[in-house]
Amino acid sequence: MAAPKLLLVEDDPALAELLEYRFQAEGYAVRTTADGDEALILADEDAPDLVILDWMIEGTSGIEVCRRLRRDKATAHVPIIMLTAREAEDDRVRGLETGADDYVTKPFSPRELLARVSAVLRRVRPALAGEMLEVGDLKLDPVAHRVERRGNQLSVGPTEYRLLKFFMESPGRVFSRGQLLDGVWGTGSEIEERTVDVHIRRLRKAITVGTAPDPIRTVRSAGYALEAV
Amino acid sequence: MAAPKLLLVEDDPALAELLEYRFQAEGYAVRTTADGDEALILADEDAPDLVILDWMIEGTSGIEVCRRLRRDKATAHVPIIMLTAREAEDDRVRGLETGADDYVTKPFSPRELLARVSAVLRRVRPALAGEMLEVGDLKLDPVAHRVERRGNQLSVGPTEYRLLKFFMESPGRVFSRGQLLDGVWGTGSEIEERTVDVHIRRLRKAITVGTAPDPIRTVRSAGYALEAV
DNA sequence: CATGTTTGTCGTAAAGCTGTAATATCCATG
DNA sequence: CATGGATATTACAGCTTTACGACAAACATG
Repeated sequence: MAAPKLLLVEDDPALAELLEYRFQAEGYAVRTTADGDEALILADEDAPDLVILDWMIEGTSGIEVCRRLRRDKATAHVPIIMLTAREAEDDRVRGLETGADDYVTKPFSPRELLARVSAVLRRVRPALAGEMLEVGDLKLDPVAHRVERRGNQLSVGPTEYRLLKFFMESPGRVFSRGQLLDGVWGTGSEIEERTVDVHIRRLRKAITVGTAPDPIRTVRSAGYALEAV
Repeated sequence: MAAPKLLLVEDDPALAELLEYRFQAEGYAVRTTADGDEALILADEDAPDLVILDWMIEGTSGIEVCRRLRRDKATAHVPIIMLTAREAEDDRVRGLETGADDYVTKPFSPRELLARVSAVLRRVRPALAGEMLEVGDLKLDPVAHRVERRGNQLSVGPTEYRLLKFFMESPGRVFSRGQLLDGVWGTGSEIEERTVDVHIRRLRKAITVGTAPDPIRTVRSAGYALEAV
C-alpha cells in the first residue's frame, strides 16, 4: 500500500514536530510547512491525499489557503482538516462553509487527529484506507471488482475472481481442494474435487503478465496456496 | 432538488424538537426518534441520506446503532454524524473508529451542526448540494438537469438520468441489479431485475458520442459500474 | 383528447462461463 | 529408471448471463 501523502500546515514548531513524528510512525508520508503560500506551492507540485491546516498561520490565512486549494483544479477534491481554537466557533462554521471537510479543536490529542484522518481517508479514498487486498504484486479492489498486476488490468471470470479473493484473504496459507470448494463454491457443493484444478489453471492463466512468476504454489497431496511474489 | 433525508436520533425532547424545526426550515426532510432500535428500523425502511446520532441514547447504544448501520448493506454508506459530550474524547475516537463520519460536541449551536451536515453532504453526495458531478468526460449538472459529454449536450430520459446520477455519485463502484433498483427506483420496487439491463442499454445509447468508449462496465454475475474514461 | 414519450416485459440471439472427462505430464520412491 | 499417484492441460457440451429489438400500456403534454 502506498503511504497516504499528508500536507501539514502548522506554524507552532513544537506541535508540527510532534504531529509529523506521530503520522510518520503510522505510515503516512508527511510534508510540513509553517507558511500558507508555501503550502499552496507544495500542494500544487505534488497533490497530497489530505491537508491538515491550522487556521491561524502566518502569511496567507488558513481560510484563504482553503479557498485557493478548492479553486485549483488539481487540489479541488483534496480533503482538508482544519485545526481551530476551541472557542472560535465562527471560524469552524466559516471553515466548513469554505470547503474544509472537518475540523479538530485545540487542544486535541494526536490520537484523535489520527482517528479523524483515517476516517476521512477511508471515506474519500477507500483504496488508501486498506479496503484493497494486496498480495505481492497483485491488487484486488472488491468495491470496483477489479484485479490488477504490475499496472495491468486483468480480466478475471466470476469464479476465478472469487477464488483469487479467497486466496488473497489468507496469503501464504495452503487450502485443500475441499476447503476451496467450501469457501469459494459454498458449503455442500456437489462438485468434483478435480474441477478445482481446472479453475486453478484458469486463474493462473488469467493472472499471467509478461514473464512474472506464478504466485500460486501447488502443494502436492495437500492443495494450493497463494504466495506473495 | 429533492430534499435531503435526515434521520435524527436524539432522546432529549427539547433538543430534538429544536433541531427538527431548524433543519426543516433549511429544506431537509427530517424523521426523528429517541430510540436506537427504532432508528435501525426507520433507516432500513427508507435509507436516509445522513444520520445524526446522539451517542447517549436509550435502548441500543449509539455505538451499537452505528455499527449495525454499517453492517447492513443498505445503510453501510450512509454518513453518520454523532453528538457527544465535550469531555468524552474516548467516545469520539471510538465513534470514528466504528465508522462514524463526524462528531459534534455538546453543547453546540444549531448553526454549527447545520454547517457540518451540509459539509458532509457536499462531500458524500455532491448532487444533493447542487454541485456538478464529473466522471471522466461526463458532466452532470443536477440543478439544470443537464448531461454533457465532450462538449455535446446529451438527451437523457428521466430514468436514465437518475441511473446515471446514481452511478456518478460512486464512480468505479460495482452495483448489483438489486442495488440499482433500490437506489434508482426506490426501496421495495416490484420490478424485474432484467429490466435494469434494458435501462443500462438505453443509458449506454444516450451517452454515446462519436467513437467515445462506453464508460459503463458490465461485471458478469455481479452488476454494472461506471468507469472514468 | 390526440400525440409523442417513457416504461416495464418478453423472446431470442449472442457471448461467456462451468463442470467433466480424457489425456498428458510431473514427481517421489523403491 | 520403472511405477503409481498426483497434478496439468485440453476440448467440449450444456448452461447461465447479458445484449438487443420490439411492443403495448402508462404517462405527460399541449
